[in-house]
Amino acid sequence: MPTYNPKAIEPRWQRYWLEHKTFSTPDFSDKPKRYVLDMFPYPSGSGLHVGHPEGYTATDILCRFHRMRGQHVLHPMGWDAFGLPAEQYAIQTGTHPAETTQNNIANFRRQIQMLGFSYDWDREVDTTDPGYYKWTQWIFLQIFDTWYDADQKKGRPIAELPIPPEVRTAGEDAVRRYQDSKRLAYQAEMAVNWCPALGTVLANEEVQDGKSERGGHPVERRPLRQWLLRITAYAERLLADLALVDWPEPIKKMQRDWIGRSEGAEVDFKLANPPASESETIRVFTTRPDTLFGATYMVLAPEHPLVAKITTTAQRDAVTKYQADAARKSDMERTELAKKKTGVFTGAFAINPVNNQKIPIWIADYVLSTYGTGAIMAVPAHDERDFAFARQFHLAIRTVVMPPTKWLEETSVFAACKNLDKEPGGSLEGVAPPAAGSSFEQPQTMSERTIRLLGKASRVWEKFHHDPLRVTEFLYRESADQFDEVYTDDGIAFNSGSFDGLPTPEFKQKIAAWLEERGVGARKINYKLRDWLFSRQRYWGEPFPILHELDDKGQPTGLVRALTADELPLTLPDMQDYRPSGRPEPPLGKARDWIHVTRDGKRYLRETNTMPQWAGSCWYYLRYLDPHNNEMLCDPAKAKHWLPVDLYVGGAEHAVLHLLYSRFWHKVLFDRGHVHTPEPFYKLINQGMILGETRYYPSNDDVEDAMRGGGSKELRTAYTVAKAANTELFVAEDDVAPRDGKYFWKRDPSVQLTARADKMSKARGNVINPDFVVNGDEKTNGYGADSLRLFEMFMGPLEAVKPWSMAGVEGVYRFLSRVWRMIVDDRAETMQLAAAVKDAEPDRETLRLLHRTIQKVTEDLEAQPIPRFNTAIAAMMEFTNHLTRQEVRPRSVLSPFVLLLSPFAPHIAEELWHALGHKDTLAYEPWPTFDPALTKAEEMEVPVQVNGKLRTRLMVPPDIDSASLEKLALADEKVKASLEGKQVRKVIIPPKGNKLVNIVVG
RNA sequence: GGCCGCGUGGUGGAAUGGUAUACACAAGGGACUUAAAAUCCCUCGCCCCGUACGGGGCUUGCGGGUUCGAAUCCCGCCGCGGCUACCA
Repeated sequence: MPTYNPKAIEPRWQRYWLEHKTFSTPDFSDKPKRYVLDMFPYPSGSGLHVGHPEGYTATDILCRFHRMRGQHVLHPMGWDAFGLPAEQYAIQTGTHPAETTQNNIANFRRQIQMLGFSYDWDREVDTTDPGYYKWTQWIFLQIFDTWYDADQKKGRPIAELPIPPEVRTAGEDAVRRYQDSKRLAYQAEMAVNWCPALGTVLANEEVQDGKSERGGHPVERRPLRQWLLRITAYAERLLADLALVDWPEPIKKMQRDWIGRSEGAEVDFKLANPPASESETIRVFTTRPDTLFGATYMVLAPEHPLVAKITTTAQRDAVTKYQADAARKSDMERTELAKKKTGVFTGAFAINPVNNQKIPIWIADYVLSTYGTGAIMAVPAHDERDFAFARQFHLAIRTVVMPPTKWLEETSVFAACKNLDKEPGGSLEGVAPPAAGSSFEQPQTMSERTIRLLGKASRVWEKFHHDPLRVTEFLYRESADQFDEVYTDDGIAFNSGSFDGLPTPEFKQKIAAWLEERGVGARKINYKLRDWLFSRQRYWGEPFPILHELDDKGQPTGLVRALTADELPLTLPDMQDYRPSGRPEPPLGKARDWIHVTRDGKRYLRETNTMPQWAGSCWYYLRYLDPHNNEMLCDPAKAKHWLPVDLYVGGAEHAVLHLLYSRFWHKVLFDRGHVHTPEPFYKLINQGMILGETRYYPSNDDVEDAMRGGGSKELRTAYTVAKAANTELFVAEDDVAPRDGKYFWKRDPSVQLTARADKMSKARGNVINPDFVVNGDEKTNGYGADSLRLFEMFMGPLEAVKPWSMAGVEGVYRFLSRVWRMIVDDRAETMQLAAAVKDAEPDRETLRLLHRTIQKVTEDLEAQPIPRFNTAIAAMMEFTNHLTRQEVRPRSVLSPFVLLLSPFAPHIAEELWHALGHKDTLAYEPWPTFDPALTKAEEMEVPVQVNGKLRTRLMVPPDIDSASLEKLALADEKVKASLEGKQVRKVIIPPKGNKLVNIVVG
């Protein structure tokens, strides 16, 4: 009767844990603390998918392990529930997002609890709960109340901002405007993605290739008033403090690249003919001030404010048209699709400060208005982009950096020069197409320019003693514009006046000083990172706790007023019509009663933008520490106890945005004294993606053949069937015949197949639902939560991308069944132990295996940087394989084994723990320990190699000394045979543990 | 284009300088059974010699190198995946 039946066991223990609050965590304890955090999910309508429990299982195993090792473990879960998908789903179904969100949360909670995770459910948070977003708004107000003191490198209260005297004398409004301009949360006009067809503003991630992701409608860029957060003020600290955290190096690198720090200089170029009363200089940013002598033109971004002022009458029409075109293009069109550089001459000229040369000023959209100063000096000889532009518009190219020999030798010019001596006379004839069978070696492609250069080369050929390198060097100095390659790295300066001969790094130092002395430039650091666009023109998000002041006529004055803490939370108005307005203005504008406010006799309009989805997830790890506190976001004593997060596990898709935004908020809270650690997440692990089951696909050519009615008849039939069922055509594994390392279709062996595992997606029909794995459906039985958990961990290393396999789940299910039968009599009517379970002393081998298993599982769970769950499970399988073969299975080895299994498969472990006669839950039982002496076998196997090739294996006592081992090895018959007639030169026995013998013979 | 990662049996993977293929899946054979499922036992990288017992050789994408010894370290190439993309 009691066969292994997860359906009976699992819900019972889940109920037990909830009712007994087994995993409820006290706020404080004397035990060492450990805060283990999962990236909380967005509760979508489609429910959990098997990717979610991968990370959750890993953290759950570690939490259960650490609890048993006597640690004070915090392991909470919650919901990131504001955001676009809920709103769109609501619009489609006509159900209010608040309602669908709650339904989705209930479903997610049910599914997560069904998997037996040891979360402290008393600490559950929901970002859409006013009790939660009250504090999201409160943190926004802190950010709003903060300015960044660049000297102290710290965010400080706005009240401490020094006000310049001339501002103070201009009155209170001027002071307020000055303060507003310095806050970490500020307003600005920014281009947004406006989609007229959908009547809504789209986030950048909803725009693909200049079209809306949903529907493929065109998207325009329109300026709109936006809230921004001054994350750029923290760029340096966000970069530097990566040194404080233990994260995977690739994630750190992605953050570094995203921040994109570059050191360089700003340089001022005077206008050659400045229009009266206008600024006389154009400021550029460059990382290569050492190439100033090679600057042959300048480029302004089309949006640069000076463009209109400097453009000459003759060029005005062309420039205006170009600006209009550029404005219409999306970022994507400007970059990726633009294979050819575009631009227009303004008619104006600037003066290069280092040599007073007059150079033309162009506008081009390859220069971004949002980076640096929005203007560049172009050095076409040493920059790929400038080079392409100069070629396009026939602008001067002037070399000023001599590349190393190695580079010169790889140029096509050098390749051509080398041949000058091979043809008599070293003439241009050498570059004509070679005659058939000619031994003349010619580069495959030789541009007309190179051919022209060869004329010049042949004239100096004698002068440089037929040395192709010196000739190439000469040509590079004199006629760089004729080269096809661009050298952009460091080298030795030339054509640079008194700086000639300097290596690039030294030149950079000297020229910076030179520019500073003359007041025409200065060292400067720039970042790719832009300020964070923090507002969305949507309904389903946190409202901003901000009021816009109106004047007597009801017009906005441009001044804002923050709500006070006691006015929070500012709840979303309960609107029936939350659809986008059809104009760029946010839907909250339609809540007429809500937006009008009077305070102290003044009239105000509420801010109608809402916060982006990132806001709630930026600080949830703090709220878990004190989830019901209505007085503060988190009691500092609790924050002090728990922070920082000791382990944070989630997908790599959050490598940049979520993690960077959280770190930024945390640093502001740190500066303002609300948290005591500079970083929120001490250690981070990314779990790898889980793909759909491996499938076998016929080649596209074969399928196309079949579609046209040709090719394989079988394939044609299969194609018709797949098309009718509206699925992709693939072949099940049963139908695949492997041959010569390739796969063929059993039903038609002429059809070759390729194996492929794809991302799970509805469209491919390969999504695996945890409900199905655990509970099955009408046709199948389901394997239970323990099997799902175990398989997710057994598939491979946590961080690896790996394909799902239902057969693999079946495999671990069989393992758990075997564990069950190892302990429980599955043929008895009532729950009783198997007959082989006895209070006997274990034999030596069984005891050894138990201790080896304890050692292996413990060490695998402790492994750095990432625990090895898969090999820990394999060790437990080996233990089980051994013990199920034994006639006598001592209780004294079964109990510790059940404890080892419990973090991985907690339900079956609890049940077996009870069967073995223990009371209550095993969740806080001490973790088993191993005796190193007992892990060793009586004899060990030592491989013997001759010249690195395995010849035999010896059985020896584990404590044998090297000399005896060597003697034994040399005495072995097989070894003697392979040493026949050869001289033993050396015998190698590695010092650590006598693991092998290698006899070197000559 | 740039940067990063990966490449081991039919499949997922193990071994991170010391016995390559642990553990599992799939496949095949056998036992039990009226039968099936379940369970248990056996075989299972490739090639060669041998009737058999057994023996020998090769093998970690390809080519080279370092080392007594390389899946592991180094160089070059090929393939796959991810991120990123005019940031001056």
